[in-house]
Amino acid sequence: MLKSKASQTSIEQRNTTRMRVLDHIRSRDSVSRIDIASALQTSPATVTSATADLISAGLIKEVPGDPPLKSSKRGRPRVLLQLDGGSYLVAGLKVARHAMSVILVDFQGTPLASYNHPLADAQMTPEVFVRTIRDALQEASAQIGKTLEDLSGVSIGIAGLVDAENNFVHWSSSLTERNIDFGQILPKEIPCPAFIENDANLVAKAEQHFGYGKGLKNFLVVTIEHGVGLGIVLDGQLYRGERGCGAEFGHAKVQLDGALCQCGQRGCLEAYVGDYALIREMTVVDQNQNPRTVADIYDKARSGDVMAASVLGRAGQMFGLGISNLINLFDPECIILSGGQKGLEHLYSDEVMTRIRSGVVNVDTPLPEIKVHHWGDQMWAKGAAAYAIEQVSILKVKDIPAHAS
Amino acid sequence: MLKSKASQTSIEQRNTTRMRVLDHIRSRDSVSRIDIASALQTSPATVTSATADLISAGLIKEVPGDPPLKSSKRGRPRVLLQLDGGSYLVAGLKVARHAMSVILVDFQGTPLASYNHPLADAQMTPEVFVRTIRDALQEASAQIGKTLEDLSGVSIGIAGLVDAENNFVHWSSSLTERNIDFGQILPKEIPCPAFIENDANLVAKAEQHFGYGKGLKNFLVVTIEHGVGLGIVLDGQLYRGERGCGAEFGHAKVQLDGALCQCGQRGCLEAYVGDYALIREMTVVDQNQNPRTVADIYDKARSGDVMAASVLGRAGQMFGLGISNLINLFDPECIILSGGQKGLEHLYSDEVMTRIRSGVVNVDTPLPEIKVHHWGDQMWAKGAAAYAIEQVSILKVKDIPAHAS
DNA sequence: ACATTTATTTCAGTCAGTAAAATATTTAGT
DNA sequence: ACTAAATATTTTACTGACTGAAATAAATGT
Repeated sequence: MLKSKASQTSIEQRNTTRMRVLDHIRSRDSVSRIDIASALQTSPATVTSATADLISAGLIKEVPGDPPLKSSKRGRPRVLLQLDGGSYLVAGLKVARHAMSVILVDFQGTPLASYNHPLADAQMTPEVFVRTIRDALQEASAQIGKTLEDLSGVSIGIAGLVDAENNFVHWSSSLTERNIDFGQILPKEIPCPAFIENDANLVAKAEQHFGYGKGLKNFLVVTIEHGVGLGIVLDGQLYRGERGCGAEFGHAKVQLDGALCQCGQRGCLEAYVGDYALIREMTVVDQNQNPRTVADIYDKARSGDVMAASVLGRAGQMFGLGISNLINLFDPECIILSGGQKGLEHLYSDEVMTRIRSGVVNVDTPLPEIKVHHWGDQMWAKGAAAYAIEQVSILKVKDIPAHAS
Repeated sequence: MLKSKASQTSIEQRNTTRMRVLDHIRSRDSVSRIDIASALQTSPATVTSATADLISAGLIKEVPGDPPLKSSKRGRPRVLLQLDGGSYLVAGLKVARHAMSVILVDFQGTPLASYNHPLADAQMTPEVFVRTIRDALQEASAQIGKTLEDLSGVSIGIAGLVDAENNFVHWSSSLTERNIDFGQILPKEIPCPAFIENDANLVAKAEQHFGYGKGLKNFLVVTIEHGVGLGIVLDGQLYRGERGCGAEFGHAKVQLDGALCQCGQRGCLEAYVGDYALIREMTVVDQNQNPRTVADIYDKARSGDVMAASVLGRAGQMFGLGISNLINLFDPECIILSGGQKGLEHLYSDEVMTRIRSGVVNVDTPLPEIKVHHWGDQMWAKGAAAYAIEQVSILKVKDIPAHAS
């Protein structure tokens, strides 16, 4: 059995089915071979073969217990398959203004450790940036007695314009320089495969793997934090646009020559919905009022301040208009409004939903579902972890040899 | 060699390469085997095999003459391949308010006949609709001495909400009834495969196969006629949304509680850009003025009417705003403004382009190309023909037997 | 004529996927 | 308990798409 002869079928082709099987198991948590076969429109024999390979590679395993749901009375019971959580350790890391947050998860996405690394400067040189990432990862790994070498993959979420396929960052607010090829500099400090991606896209990945997007093919994820972000998943794939600078929903124009936005343009949705926009409005009305946070404005509105209520109300109306435009354009299965914290009730109110409904061109069919998801602080890092798991899966499946006869 | 045993590989799987080769040849007009191999990342041997099958099926042929461009000095010259135009006759048909327009084309898309069939009523029952289609197709076929039986496929473009994959029309302004399953009733009158699709999507197909979208992977096609339509092509595929009712660009809201639209909602782009909207504006200003067409408004504007110029100007501004939002969301390679007639200069003016540019969130990279395409009357029918060719291709490739050893 | 270059085809082999048959594991009925 | 029926999975034998390497084809340069 000389191995010298090169394989006769391309790796890509050889592994599409195994990859599809793995993805399907991931999206269903646990599923039997028969169900995989019918879902992927393939024969049971193929599934037996693919799952055998995935099991021997340590990526999946049979669920030990009895099948919880009997689909029918008689017959051999189906054996459930699920990801083998223990197989690989991966990390997700989100770079924010004042901190990097890291989460370590197993191959199923179960959190094992998390760590918050404060940042002295919001902007760093690429070299400092990469070293800081390494330090943060080391710190997190140490919590569970692991080292960087134990990581099978890391994903880094960053605000800005990222060409994820090439690990290239055109521009980011966290970096002092433009056009950085992280494919070159990450390996110098980090001894495992590392992937960099736009943070809004990673939230979409979080929803797809761990959240409300699980099992869906076409959905949109809107994030509201300082700005308004959008992640687009079409046909199960993240849509990144031609040059990787699409999904700029926060800067969609909702008013001709409208309010001034931080980006320098006018009429952007963000200039009506972003926290800085609300605070600005309030101070324009009355210089003596100076709310520091959106929560302050809430308090005022709740205690009967008409102006505060009006400011929040308009934000909601504009937000609803933007969402209905997304529905009109994409006709998704679901729109997920994804947030780290609570405190954006004015965007999820009944009035906003009414506005959305009244802005969607509706022909018989019901509106797509609109779901609000409060993740808590780790949303961004979890998204990065989801992406890391996905990328590690691809690498590991590629390493599986041809099926043993 | 008994044929009784069922094939061991699924048809879909068996034909992906052949289909990809065929699509590639179509998108390049003519191309050599070597170039196909490198473009599709496959081996020359595979291309030889696939092209041999396509040639024996009559779908493609070798270009007889010498290769026009010598890529290098020496060596065996590459043989160009192209679609075999003579192989199949297909028809595209567009249903408009007052007429059906038919175009017959060969397999390469070369027009062979065209025919305009006036309609007594804008709305028909499904039965009358199908019979009228048959009559129109017969009339067109007769022009070149053919009959319905000579057609290999027909595609029908219609305004409304169409589930093209299932030949199902949820709603159309041309039909008196909703929820019609044309998969059931078309075969009763039309003896060849027939496909029904939304008309804006078909214009996108026209651009993809015969126009500026040729060879592109991600582009948008905006049509301006009575209303504003949008066709979305992502990764070379028409994006239809989850329920087939996406791409409602004409009803994207560009103004909170803005002008009333024909759809009953307020602030739709169409309510600022559509011809009826412009005419309405003019009469509001001065009841004595009553322009019948947009051309009338042009004439006034050109002869110094400030009001007319203002009406057109605002339409342009709103249109530019909408386009820049599309760019922000989709980041396409190209946006094609596709129109049947001339006479929309106010939407293609320098001011509008400036508005677009000022509304796009731009980071270093250049704007996507914005191309204006005046097709003339047959735009819609040509789009239908493009789709018909595509569908016939799929059917014919499916019929190719396994590769002869 | 002959070497060189490039395109295409032929050849022999690999391997993913298949249908059908075999096997495994359960319940229902007696 | 035993058998039949039902359902899930695996095994078997095979098909056929795809491959690299070698052979062949068709041109140009010397």
